This record gives sequence, structure tokens and C-alpha cells, in this order.
Amino acid sequence: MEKVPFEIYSRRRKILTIAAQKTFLKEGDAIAEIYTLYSGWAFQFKQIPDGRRQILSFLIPGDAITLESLCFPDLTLPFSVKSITGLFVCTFGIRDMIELTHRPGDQFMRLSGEMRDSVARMNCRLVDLGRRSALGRVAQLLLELESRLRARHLSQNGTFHFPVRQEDMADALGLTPVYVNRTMDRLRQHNIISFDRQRMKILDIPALTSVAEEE
Amino acid sequence: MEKVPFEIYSRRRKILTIAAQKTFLKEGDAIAEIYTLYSGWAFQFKQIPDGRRQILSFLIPGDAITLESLCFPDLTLPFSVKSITGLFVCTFGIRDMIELTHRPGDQFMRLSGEMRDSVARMNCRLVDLGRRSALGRVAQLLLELESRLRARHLSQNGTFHFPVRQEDMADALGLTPVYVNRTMDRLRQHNIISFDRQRMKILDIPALTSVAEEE
DNA sequence: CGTTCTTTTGAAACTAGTCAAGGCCGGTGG
DNA sequence: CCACCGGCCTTGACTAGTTTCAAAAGAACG
Repeated sequence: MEKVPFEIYSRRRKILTIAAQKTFLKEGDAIAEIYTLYSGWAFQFKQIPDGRRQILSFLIPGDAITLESLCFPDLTLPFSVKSITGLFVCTFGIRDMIELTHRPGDQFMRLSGEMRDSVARMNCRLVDLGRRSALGRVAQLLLELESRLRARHLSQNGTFHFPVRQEDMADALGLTPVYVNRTMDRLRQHNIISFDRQRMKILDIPALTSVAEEE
Repeated sequence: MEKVPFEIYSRRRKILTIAAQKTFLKEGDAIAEIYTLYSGWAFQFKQIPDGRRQILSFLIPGDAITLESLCFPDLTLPFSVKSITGLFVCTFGIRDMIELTHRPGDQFMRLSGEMRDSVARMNCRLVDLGRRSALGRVAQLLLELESRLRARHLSQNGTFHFPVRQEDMADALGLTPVYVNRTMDRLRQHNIISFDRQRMKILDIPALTSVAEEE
């Protein structure tokens, strides 16, 4: 778990417990507080009236859930958020947070760094969805998650807890669950990854990387 | 053309003239100045080593070209920028701009509003690429552009100058040029749009909207 | 006016989607 | 302890949307 500086820690408001598979923030909700993911997995998504949905980003422990809203004060959330596993979520008052982060200093730099990464990841995802095949998209997603998890010491040489269902991957990658399955199977056949239940293991990172780049 | 407040106007550094079809900013470039599009069309894009490319966003007169870099001070640009038509581009010193926009006030609100819109559009584009058919994507793009142009008085009841090539649309929508052509043709057959050269006309906005939402 | 770039059209090939059924596991209750 | 149930993963056969390749027809440019 990431070290939380005292300055922020002292302003923490409360910790929420959220059950698995709950949409606990809905697009259009007024946001009075900033949410941060303390433990568990979740995702941001948008729903199209007819039922289709697109996952915008997966959230792992240590991620800010409503990061962008912080920087661009808005009254309403531009996406919904759903838990995958059970969660612990911390909330902070939005005023405190803005004051703290909109003046130069460590917090400002840390936050703007995270914003930058988040926007950069969005750009990459646009490239994935627009210009990569199913194989490439799956590979990119696995690599992105592995690298983010590793940065938080939640992946030990390519092995990590992975509670994301194939249906969720499909909604993130713009594919159908069935095809995600076939694609993952293809990677497994080639001994590039292995997985069972919620245990994901990347066996051959270089191979996965070259699949990710070339497909 | 949008009215430029004196406060910003007085700090303008210089105006650049850029020829059509020039990649005048490259991913990885160090950015010492803020670029704003004064006239003409351009787009932000990312290039994959093997030649494929993905357009992230089209830029129309009045748009900030390097908006996100302003808010997340970074040394390098995360995408390239290419002109479609000839351009006039204004540049400002990045220091001036940050000072001006990072303290509360009109400029701050205006800028964070634009940032918010830009991120919101990125989210929508992810939904488009992930979950919509070719027809839906084309419709969404045309509607988005018409609405942005209208906000700047560059569209008169659905008619506007449209210098974007079908190949560019393809790279923005994650399709092939050939299929963009067929798709646009389909919209034309149904008398929803008409276009000739660089003149685009949306004949039936409600119809286009329903195509955009349902496909 | 020839050259080049963009749009348009046709036919064949392929990637990914759809529909449907079976298998595996974890949980629950008898 | 075992049978049943519900989720999720897996597999198969078929379909559809999109790509690819190729070539022709229109505009734009010098």
C-alpha cells in the first residue's frame, strides 16, 4: 500500500466499505467529496441507453477514483463507477483537496503527475480501440495493468491477483466476452500467459509486448 | 472568431503561419510555448511504429492545441499535431500562461471548462470506438464537429466548411478510408447529409442524432 | 493538360459477433 | 456429504460487419 503523506492523511474524512459488483457512483451524480481507492478493484464506465457499456478505466488500490473531477471543478460526474471486488474507499472534502492541490508543492506535483498519466493512458486506449486487433488490445491491457500493479508492489514478476471477468475486459476493449475468451486462449496456447480463477501470470513479457505492439 | 480577452491578448507572443498537411509538432517534442489555433483545421494524433495512426482529436479555430500540457506541466508532448488546411497559430510563453490560469478568476474558469469538455469528448470517443458501429461513429463525429463549429459561429444551420479527408476520418474513427466512404454514402443515400468537396451539410439533424445514438 | 491526390465502386477474404449449448466451480440447502 | 443452482468460462457452427486489394473516375495542382 502506498505511503500516504501526513498532510493528506490528517484530512481524511471517512472510509467506506463497498460490496462487490455495486455501481456506487453514477454518471450525473453531484460530487461533494473526492474518492480514493484504498483496496480492491473497480472501474469507471459509461452506459449507452440501449444497454451497451464502455469501461473507461480500471481502478486498482491507490488510484484516485474521481481524479479528473478534482482538477476540473464540475458539479457532476461524467461516468459511473462500479466495484469488481469488495472495496475500501477513502473520502476527502473537495474543498480541502482543491486548496491542498492547487498551490505549488509536493501534493500538486504528485497529483498533476497522476493526471498526466491518466490522460496519457486514455490516449493509448484510443489507439488500442481504434487501431489494434483483439490480440493487441488484450495484450496492451494486460501489460498496462501489470505495470500499474507492479508500481504498487501488487505484482511479483508477472503474477498478480486478477478479479476482472472476461465480460469486463470485453467492455473495456470493445469486444464481446466470447471473443475475449478465444483471444486469451490464444495467448495461453502460445505460453505467453497463464491464468486460472483470479490468478493471472504473464509468462513471457517480451512476447506479450511484441504482440501488443505489432497487432 | 472568438473574442480574446485583453488580458491574454496583451501577452501574445507571436503568430505563426503553417502550411497545409504539415506535422508541425511531434510527439516527444519539448514544449516551451502554448499553442492556440487562430484559423484553419488541424488534428492531434499518435503514430504506431508500423505506420498506423490514430487521430485523437480534431482542432478547429479557437481551440487550444496543447491544452492538456498546460494543466499538467510536462516537458514533452504526448502526441503529434498536423495541419489539415493552412493555419495561423498563436503562441504564448508557458510561464505567463500558467501564472495566469492557475489562480482563480475568469481565465481559470474558462480554461478548466475547456479542459473538462476536452476530457469529456475523449470519454465519448472511447465509447464510440469501443461500442459503436461505423455508422454510429461517423454520425457522432459529424454531430460533435457541427456543434463545436456552431458554438464558434462557423456553422450556419448544419452547413459548414469541412476540409477533413475521408482518410483522416478513418484514422479518427478506427475504420478504413474505403469503409468511411461507403458509410458516408449510406448517410447521403438516406438524405441525412450531403457533401461535395469541402462543403458539408447536415440535412436532417434529428435523423443523424438517432443514428448516432442507436448504432 | 498531364500528374497527383482523393473519392468511389466491386469482389473476395477475414476478423469479430451471434446464438446456443456444455462444463467447471463455488455456494447453498437438504 | 451430496444434489442442485447460478455465475462464469469454454467451445462450436454460423453470420455479419469491416478490411483488403484493385482499379476507375473525379478534383486539384502546377
